[in-house]
Amino acid sequence: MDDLKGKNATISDVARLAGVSMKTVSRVLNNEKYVSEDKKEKVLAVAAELNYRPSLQARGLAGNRSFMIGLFVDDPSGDYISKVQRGILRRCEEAGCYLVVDVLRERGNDAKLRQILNSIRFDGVVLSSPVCDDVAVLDALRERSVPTVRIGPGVDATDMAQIEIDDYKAAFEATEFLIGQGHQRIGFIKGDPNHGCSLDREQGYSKAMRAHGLTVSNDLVAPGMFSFDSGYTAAEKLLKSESRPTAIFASNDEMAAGVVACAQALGLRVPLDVSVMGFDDDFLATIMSPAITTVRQPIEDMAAGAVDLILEAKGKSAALEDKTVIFDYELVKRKSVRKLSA
Amino acid sequence: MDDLKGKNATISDVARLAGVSMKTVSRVLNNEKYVSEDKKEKVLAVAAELNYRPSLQARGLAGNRSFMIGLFVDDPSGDYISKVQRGILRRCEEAGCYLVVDVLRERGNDAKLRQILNSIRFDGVVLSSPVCDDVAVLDALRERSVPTVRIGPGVDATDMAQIEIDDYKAAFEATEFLIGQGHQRIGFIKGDPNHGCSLDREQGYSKAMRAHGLTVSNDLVAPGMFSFDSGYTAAEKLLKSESRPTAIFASNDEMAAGVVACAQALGLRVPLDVSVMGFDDDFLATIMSPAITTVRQPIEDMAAGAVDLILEAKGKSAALEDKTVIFDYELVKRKSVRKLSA
DNA sequence: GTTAGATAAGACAGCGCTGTCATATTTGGG
DNA sequence: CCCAAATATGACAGCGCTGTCTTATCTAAC
Repeated sequence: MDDLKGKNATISDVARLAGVSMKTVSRVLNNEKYVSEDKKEKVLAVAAELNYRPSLQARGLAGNRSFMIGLFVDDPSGDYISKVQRGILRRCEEAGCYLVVDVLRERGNDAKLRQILNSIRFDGVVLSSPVCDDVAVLDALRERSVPTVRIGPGVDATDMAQIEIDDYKAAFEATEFLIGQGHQRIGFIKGDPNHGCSLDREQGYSKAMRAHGLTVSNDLVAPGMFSFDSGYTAAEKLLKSESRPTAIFASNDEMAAGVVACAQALGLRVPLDVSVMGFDDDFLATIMSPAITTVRQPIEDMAAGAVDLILEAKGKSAALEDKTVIFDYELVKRKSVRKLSA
Repeated sequence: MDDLKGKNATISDVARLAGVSMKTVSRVLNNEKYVSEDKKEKVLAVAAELNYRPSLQARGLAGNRSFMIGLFVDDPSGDYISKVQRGILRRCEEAGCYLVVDVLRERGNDAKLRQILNSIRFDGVVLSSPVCDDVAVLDALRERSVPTVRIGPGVDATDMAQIEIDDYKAAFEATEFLIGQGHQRIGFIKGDPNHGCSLDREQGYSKAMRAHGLTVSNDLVAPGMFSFDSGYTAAEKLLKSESRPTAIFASNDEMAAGVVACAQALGLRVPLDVSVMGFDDDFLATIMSPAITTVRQPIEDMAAGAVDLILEAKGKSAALEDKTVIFDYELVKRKSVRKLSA
C-alpha cells in the first residue's frame, strides 16, 4: 500500500480504497448503527492498512464531539495530581480521547477558563480540588454547558457530577482507630480551607472524638495548608504544647510527613512518643520512616471514573445531573501509629 | 453587545462588527504584517467585547499550526515531571497554546505514538527522559517531521533539539565537593540505564574519583533505577559492605532519599556516619531529615525553553537541527553532607 | 513623472471530517 | 401480499478558520 511516510491518509482515501462513501467510513469509526458487517470489516481492514486515524481537529470542527478532556488543577505538583492524570489517561487511551491539562492557579480565575473554553469545545472537563469549589469556574463551565465532573467534595452544584469518597466517615473511622489504640489526646491538623474535603475531615475527627467522650480543646487543633511545611509548623505548635497529644491526625500525608519530620527534629520518636496518622495514601506516606498509617483514596480509579461519566453522558444532556459517585476508602495501617498500653 | 451566554462568537461576527474582512481579523489575531493601526485596534476592541477566541479546531484544520504542544512521558509521577509540566504550561499560556499530555510507557512503543501523531498535528512535542532516548519514538516523530525538543541528554539525533545541563560536569563537581569535604570512600548509585543522564553522571563520578587519585572499586558502585526503593536497596548493599563508604552519591534525589531512609534504618546517622548527595533538587531532597545536598537542575526553565524553541522554529524547518541548549546547574549544599575531619 | 516594491485589504477555496437529509433495500406483522 | 418500520448507504453542505491569489493604494528612487 502507498503508506507514504509522513503523509497521513484521510477519510476519503479510506473510503475510496474500501469502495464505500466517506460517511460509511465515518459510521464505522464512530460505531454507529446501520452498517453491514462486510463493509465494516472492509473499512476496518483498509483503515488498519493505511494506518488511518481521523484528524482530531477535523472531527472537532465538524461534529459535536472534540475527543478532548480538560483537566484543570490548582497546582500540578504532588502525587495526588499525578494519580489523577494517570487515571484520566488510562481511560482516554481506551476511548481515543486526549487530555489537555491546564493550571487555574488563582481563585475566581474564570477569565482564563472562559478564554480556554471559547477556544476549545471539550467533551468534558475534570476538576480537582480546590478548583472544583470555585464557583466562578463552575459558572463559566455551566454557561457553556460543558459536562463537568468534580473529584472531591465541595460546594453544592447538583448539575455537575461529583466523585468522592466519604471524607467525613473516613476521618471518623481513622480517628476511631486512633482511639481504639488507646489514644485520648489526639491532635488534628486541618487542611487547606479552600478544599472542600478539609471541613469534612475535620468534622469526622471532632465527631469521633466527641462520640467517644473526648474533648476537642483548642490546643489540639492546628491549621494547615496541605503542604509539608504547614504540617511541620502545625506539629511544632502541637508538640510543644504543655499537654502534648499522644497522636496527631493530619488531614493529608504531606502534612503527616511534616509532622514526622518535626517530631524527629524535636527528639521525639514516632510512633513511640507520638503516633501519626495521615490521609490520601500518598507516595510520601510509604517512604517516610516510619511509614505512615493513612486512609487510601483510590484516586486513579476515581479519575478514570470521571472520564467514564463524561463519556457515558455524551449526548444525553443533563446526564451528569445529581450524579454523585462515592468510592470506597481503606484504612492502611503502617508503622506510624502505636497501641498505647493503658 | 450581544454577548449571549454559552454562545461563542466566530471570526465572521468579529469581522462584521469591526467592518473588515475575516482575513483581516485573522491577520490581527496572528500578528501578521500589513494591517493598519486603526483596523487593528478596531478588531482588537471588537474581539475583546465579544470575548472572542478563535477555535482551536478550526485553526488547526485550516492552517498549518495546531497550537498544541505534546508532552510524552514515561510515567507522570514525581516532582520532576510536575516541574516539566509547569514550565511548559507557563509558556503555553503566554503563547496561547495548549498542552496535551500522554504516557508512552513501554519502550519502543512507537505504535501508540504513531496513532496519536496521525490524529493530532502538534506544533511540537517535548520528550522527557527516557522517552527521548527511544529511537522508535524518535523515528516516528521524524517521519512526520514534528518539531521535537528533548529534555535531558540521550542518544545522538542532531535533527532534534536538546535541552540539558552538563550532567557529566555536574556529577564531576558534586563528587569533587565530596572529596573536598574529606571523603575518600565515596559510594555511587547509578541511575536507570534507560535514561541518558545515568551514564553521564556515573562517568562524572568516576572521572572525578580518578582525577583525585581515588579508586572506584566494584563494591563502591551499585545499580539503581531512580526510584526510592532501588536507592534503598542499593544503599543496603553499600552500607553493609565491610568497608563502608563515608559518603554516597545517588544519581537522583529519590534514590538519595532511599539512602537516607536505609541508613537510618541501619542505625546510621546522616551525615555523621554517612554523608549523602543527591541530584535534581527534587521536592524530596528538601523534606528529608536531614535535607539532602544535591545538584539543582532548573527543570521548569528548561521545559519553558523547550516550548520557546518550538515556537521560534515555527515555519523555518530545520530550525531545531543541531540545536542544543545547555542550562546551568547549581550545587545546593544542605545538611546531608559533613566535612570529615582528617 | 514613472515604476518597482512595499503596504493594505479582501475574495475565495478548502482543510477533513460529521450532521442532515434523501434514497434504496430489507424485514415482519396483519 | 402490502405497507410501515427498521436497516443500509450515500450526496452534500458546512463547521470556523487560514493559505493563496488578486487588487488597490502608497511609497520612494531615478
